[in-house]
Amino acid sequence: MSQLAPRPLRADARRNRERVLVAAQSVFGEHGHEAQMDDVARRAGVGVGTVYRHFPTKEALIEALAVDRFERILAAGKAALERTDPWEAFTEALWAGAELTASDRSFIEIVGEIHGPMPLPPELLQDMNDTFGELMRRAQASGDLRPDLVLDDIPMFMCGIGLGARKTHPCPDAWQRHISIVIDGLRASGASSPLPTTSCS
Amino acid sequence: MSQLAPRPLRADARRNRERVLVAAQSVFGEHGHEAQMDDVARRAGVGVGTVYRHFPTKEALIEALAVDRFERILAAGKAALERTDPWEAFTEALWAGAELTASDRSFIEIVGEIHGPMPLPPELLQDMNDTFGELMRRAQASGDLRPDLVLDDIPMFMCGIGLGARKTHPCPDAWQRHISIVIDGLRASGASSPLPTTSCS
Amino acid sequence: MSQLAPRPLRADARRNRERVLVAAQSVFGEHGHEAQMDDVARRAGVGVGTVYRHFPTKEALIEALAVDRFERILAAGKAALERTDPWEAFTEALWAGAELTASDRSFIEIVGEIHGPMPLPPELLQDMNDTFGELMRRAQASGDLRPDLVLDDIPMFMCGIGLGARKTHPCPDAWQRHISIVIDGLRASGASSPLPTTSCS
Amino acid sequence: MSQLAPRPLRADARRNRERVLVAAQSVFGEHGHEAQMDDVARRAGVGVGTVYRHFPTKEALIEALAVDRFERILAAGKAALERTDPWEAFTEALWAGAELTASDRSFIEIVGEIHGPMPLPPELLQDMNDTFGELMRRAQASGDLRPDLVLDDIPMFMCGIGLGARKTHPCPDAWQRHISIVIDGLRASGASSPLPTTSCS
DNA sequence: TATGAATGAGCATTCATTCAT
DNA sequence: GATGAATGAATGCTCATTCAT
Repeated sequence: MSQLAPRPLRADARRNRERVLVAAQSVFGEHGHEAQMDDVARRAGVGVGTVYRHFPTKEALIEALAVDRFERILAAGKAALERTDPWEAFTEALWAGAELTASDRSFIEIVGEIHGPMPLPPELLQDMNDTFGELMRRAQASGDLRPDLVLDDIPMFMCGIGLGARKTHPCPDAWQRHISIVIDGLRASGASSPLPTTSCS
Repeated sequence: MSQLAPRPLRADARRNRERVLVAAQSVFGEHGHEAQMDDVARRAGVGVGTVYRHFPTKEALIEALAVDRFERILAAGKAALERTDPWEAFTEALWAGAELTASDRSFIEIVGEIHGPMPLPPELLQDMNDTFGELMRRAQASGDLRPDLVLDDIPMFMCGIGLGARKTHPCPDAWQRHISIVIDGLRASGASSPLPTTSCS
Repeated sequence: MSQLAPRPLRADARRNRERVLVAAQSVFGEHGHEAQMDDVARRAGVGVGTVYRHFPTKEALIEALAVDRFERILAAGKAALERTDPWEAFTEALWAGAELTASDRSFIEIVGEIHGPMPLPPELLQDMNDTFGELMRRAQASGDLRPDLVLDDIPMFMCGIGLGARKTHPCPDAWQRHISIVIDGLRASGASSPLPTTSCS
Repeated sequence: MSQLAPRPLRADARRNRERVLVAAQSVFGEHGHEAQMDDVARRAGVGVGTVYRHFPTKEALIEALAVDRFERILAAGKAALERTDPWEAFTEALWAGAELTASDRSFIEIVGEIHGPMPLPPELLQDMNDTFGELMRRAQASGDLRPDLVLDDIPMFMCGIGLGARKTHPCPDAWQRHISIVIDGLRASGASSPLPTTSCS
C-alpha cells in the first residue's frame, strides 16, 4: 500500500526539523543552556510537541547542534588534508576551525556549558581524531610543528575564540589575532625551552 | 598579638563563611551553576539558612568565589610588576595566572557559564586592568611583546587552560605546554605577518 | 447553535480554569492568604503547573477571585439602578451587596488580608464608583439618604458582614439584622446630630 | 543568697518587654501578620532572642497586643457602666470603643487577619461579655435600644472602622460618621420593619 | 540575661516532558 | 503528524524558632 507512495509528509517533517534546528541555534546562542524548549518552539513557529518529535530530549537537540558544527569543522580539516605542504595544511585547518567557531555564538555557548567530554557520536569523534591527527603528524614529521604538541591541545586554543565571540572582547576580529599568535607559537622554530615532554597519549 | 578582645561570636561566623566558600568551590567545581544551594550547605555541614545568611543569593555566592580567585590573580600580577625585566614580568604574570586557573576547577566551571562580562566589583576590574595593562605596556615598550596585543586578548589565552583542567585533556600538565606555546607566539620577534591592526581600545 | 467549529482544546482549558477558580475560592475561604498553591491544585484535581498556566501568580489568582466577586456586586448595583424610587434603588443595592458578601467566605478572608487599596483593574473600580455613586446621589437628591454620606463609607458597612460570616457570630442571619440597622441609620430622617461635615471627596 | 536581693534586672526586663510591645505595635500596624519577628526586634533595638524571652511565639506576641487593646476597650465599657442613663451609657461605650479602634492601626491589621474567634484569655472574654452585655441589656430594658440586637452584633459595627483607618478611606474622621450612623440605626424608635428575630445564643 | 548566628521545614515558582485532542 | 495544555519533580529562598556564646 505504501511502497510506491512518495513520502509527502516527509517533506514537511524535514522542513520542520530544519526550522527547529535554526531556531535552537539562535535561541541557545542567545541564552545558552538556560534557554527553554518552549522558546525554541516559539522561535521555530511550531508547538513544543513538534520539537520533541524530532529531538527526544533537550540534550539531544543540543547535541544535534554540536554535531552539525563539528561536521563542518571536520569537513574543513579534510579539505586541508588535500594540501601538499604539511604546515600549510595544518594552519589552514586551524584558521578554518577558528573562523567557524568565531562565527557561531550558539556553538560557544553550548559547548562552554558542557561538563565533561563532548557528547558526540563515536564515529564522528573518531573521524575528527583521525583527520586532525593526520594533519598534526604530517606537520610534525616535516619539522614545522612543535613535536610536543598533542591532539587534545588544539581545542584548548579554540576555546579562547569563543570567549572573544561572547561580546566579552571589544574588537570583533580578535579571533584572527588570537589564532595568528597561537600559530606563531606552534612553529617548531620558535619553541623556546622544550618542556619536559610528558608522555600522555 | 591582638591588642583588644576580639569579638567572640564573629569567630564562629567567619569560620562558617569560610566553610561555605570552600564547599561552594568544590560543589560548583563539580557541577557548575547547576549545583544546588542545598548541596553547598550539606557539603559545608551547615543549614541552607546559614549559606543564605552569608551570601544573599546563589549568584552572590558564585560571584564571591570569582572575586576570590581574581584577587589572587591580581596579586600575582602585582607581584610580577616588581620585576625589572619587562618581558620576564609579563610572562611571570601569565604563568602565575595560568597556574591559578589550572588549579581550580570551580573557577573554570563558574566562569565558563557566565554570559556576558564577568560580574565583578568595578574597583577590582579597574585594578586588574591597570595592573595587567601596565605589565603589557612595559613589555611592548621594551620591544619584547607583540605591539598589536590588546588587554582583552589575555583572557582568551587563559580560557583554554580551563578546558584542559576539565578532565577533557588526558595530561594534567597540558596547561604548561599551552601557556608556553602562547608565550612563544607572543614574542615580538616571532610575529609572522603583522595583521592589519584594528584599532579597538 | 454555534456557527463555526468551536475550538476543541479550549473547552478543556476553560473547564480547568473554572475548576481552579472554584477550588481557590474554597481553599482561600478556609485558610485565607496562607493557603498554598499546591492545596488549590489538589482541590481542583490538577497539577500545580496547571494552576500557574492560568494564573501566573498566587496574587493574580487571588485578584481574579476578587474581581469575580466585585463584578457580581457591580451587576447588582446596576440592576438596582433600574428602579425608579431612589431610596429603594439604593437600599436594594445594599441588600444585594450584603447578601453576596455574606455568602462567600473566600471573599471575606481574601479582602480582609489586603493591606492598602483593593488591587482591581481600574475600569472595574471606575465602574463601581460610577454606579454606586449614582445610586447614592439620587437617594440624597430625593432627600431620603443622609446628605453627609460618602461613597467610601459603604465598604465600611459591608466589612462587618464579613466578620459575621467568619463563624464569629453565632447566628447565620446576623448580616440581615446588620444591614437593616445600617439602613435605618442611613435615613435622612433619623439623623440625630448632623456631624460637622468634613469636606473630603 | 538571692532572697533579699532586689530584682535589678527585672527593671531592665520590664523595660524591654515594653519596648518590644511598642515596636510590635508599629511594625504589625504597618505590615500586618506578614511583618517578621526580626523586624520587631530591630525596631525595639533588641535581639530576636529577647523578643522570644518575653513572648514565646509570634502568636503570643500578637495576642499580647490584642489583649492590651481589648483591656482598654473593656475599661471604657466599665466606665460607661457608671452612667445612670442606659442609652447614654451604651452609646458612650460605642463611641469610646470606636475611637480606640480608629486610633490604632496595628489593632486593625492584626485583628483583620485572624481566622476564627479572637484568641483572648477566657476571663477577659467573659469580662467583656458581662460588661457590654449589661450595657446592652439596660438600654434594651429602658426601651431605647432595639430589642433584637445581640452582643455579637457589636464587633460587626466596629469592623468597618478598621477599614476606614487603613488609609482606604480618604477622610480621617470617617469613623465618627460611621458610628454615628450606626447608633442612629440602633435606636429602637428608628427600627423599620422588625425582622423575624432568630433565636440564637 | 541578651544576643544574633544557625537551623531547616515550608512555599512559590519553573520547565522538561507527556499525551489527549 | 502537529499542537499546546497538563504534569509534578525540582529548586531558590524565607522566616519562625532555637541555642551557643
